[in-house]
Amino acid sequence: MLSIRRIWLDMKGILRSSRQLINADLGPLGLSGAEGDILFHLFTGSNGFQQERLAEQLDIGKASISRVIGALEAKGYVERTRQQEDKRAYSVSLTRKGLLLGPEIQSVYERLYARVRSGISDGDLLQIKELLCRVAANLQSEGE
Amino acid sequence: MLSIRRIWLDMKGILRSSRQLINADLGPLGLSGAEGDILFHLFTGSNGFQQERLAEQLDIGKASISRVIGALEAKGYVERTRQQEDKRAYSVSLTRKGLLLGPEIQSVYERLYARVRSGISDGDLLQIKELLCRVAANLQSEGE
DNA sequence: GGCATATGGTTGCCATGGCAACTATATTGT
DNA sequence: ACAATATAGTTGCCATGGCAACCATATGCC
Repeated sequence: MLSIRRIWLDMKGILRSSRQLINADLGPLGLSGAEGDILFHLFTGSNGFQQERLAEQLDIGKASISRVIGALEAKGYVERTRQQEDKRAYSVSLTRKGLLLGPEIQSVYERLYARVRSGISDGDLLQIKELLCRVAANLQSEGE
Repeated sequence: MLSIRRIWLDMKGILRSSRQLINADLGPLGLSGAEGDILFHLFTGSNGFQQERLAEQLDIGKASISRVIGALEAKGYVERTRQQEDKRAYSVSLTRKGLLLGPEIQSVYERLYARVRSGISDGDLLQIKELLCRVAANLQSEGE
C-alpha cells in the first residue's frame, strides 16, 4: 500500500526536477517552461497544427494551449492562421524567428533527456513505459 | 529520445488521473485534494508534526503547507499548537473532528491504491520504484 | 551579553493547468 | 432550409505549488 505513495512522490519529484532544469535553461531566453514545450513540439514535427491537436499531443487542456500560444504569438515566435477548410480552427506555425530559435530549444530538451538516460538502458526505459501504461490503463478504465 | 517524452506524458497523466479520482471522492466531503493528502498523512502516522516535516514528507514547499494547514484549521480538522521547545514551530495535530473523518479519508486513498495495483504484481511495483529512483538520482545530481 | 546567522512560518506574486461558460463556425437530421 | 447539436477557440475562475521577501525565534561565536 505505502509503496504507491512513494512511487507517486518519485514521479512528482521527477517531473518537478525536469521542469526546473528546463526552466533554468529557458529563463535566459525569456521563455517559460510551457512555452518551451510547445516550441519544441512544433519544431520537432507538429508545425502547422490545430490547437486542439497540440493539446492532445501535449496532454494539456485546450484552454492552456490557447493562452500559451497567445503568449508565443505576442513574442513573435508563432503565428496563427485561420484554416480555410474550417474557419473556427487555426493553423499554428513557427515564424522565421521561431524557426531560428528551434535548434537552441531542441538542445535544451535533449540535454535533459540525455541526463535522464545516463546509466539507464533502453530495456529499462521500455520496462518503465510498459508498466506505467498499465497503471494508466487502470486509472482510465471507466467507473469501476 | 522520443520515448522519454512519452514516459513523461504517462507520468503526468497518471498523476492527473489520480488527482481527479481523489478529488471526485473528496469534493462531497468539502475537501480539496491537497487537504485530503494532508489529512491522510496525519491520520496514517505523522500526527503532531512540524509543518516543515510535513512539507518534507509530502514533498511540497513549506509555503503550500502553511496555506493548506490554514484551510484545514479554519475547517476545524486540525489544530496548531506552538512547541515549547521551539516557539517558532507548530505541532500540527488532528482535532476530534479530524480524527472522526480519518477512516473515511483513508478509504478514499486506499480505493485509489487498490485500483492502481489491479493486475500489477509487487515485483512490478518494486521495479517501477527502483527505476524511478535511478531517474530521480540522475536529475538530482548537482551541476553536471 | 550582543551580533551574525540559521530556521519555522507567513505572505505576495507568479506559472501551470483544470473546468465551465461562452462565441463562432460546422454538421446533421428533418 | 433550418433547428439542434457538435466542435475550435477564448475567457474567467479556481487549485496547486514554486520562489523570494519577510518576521520571529534559536543558535553560535566573539
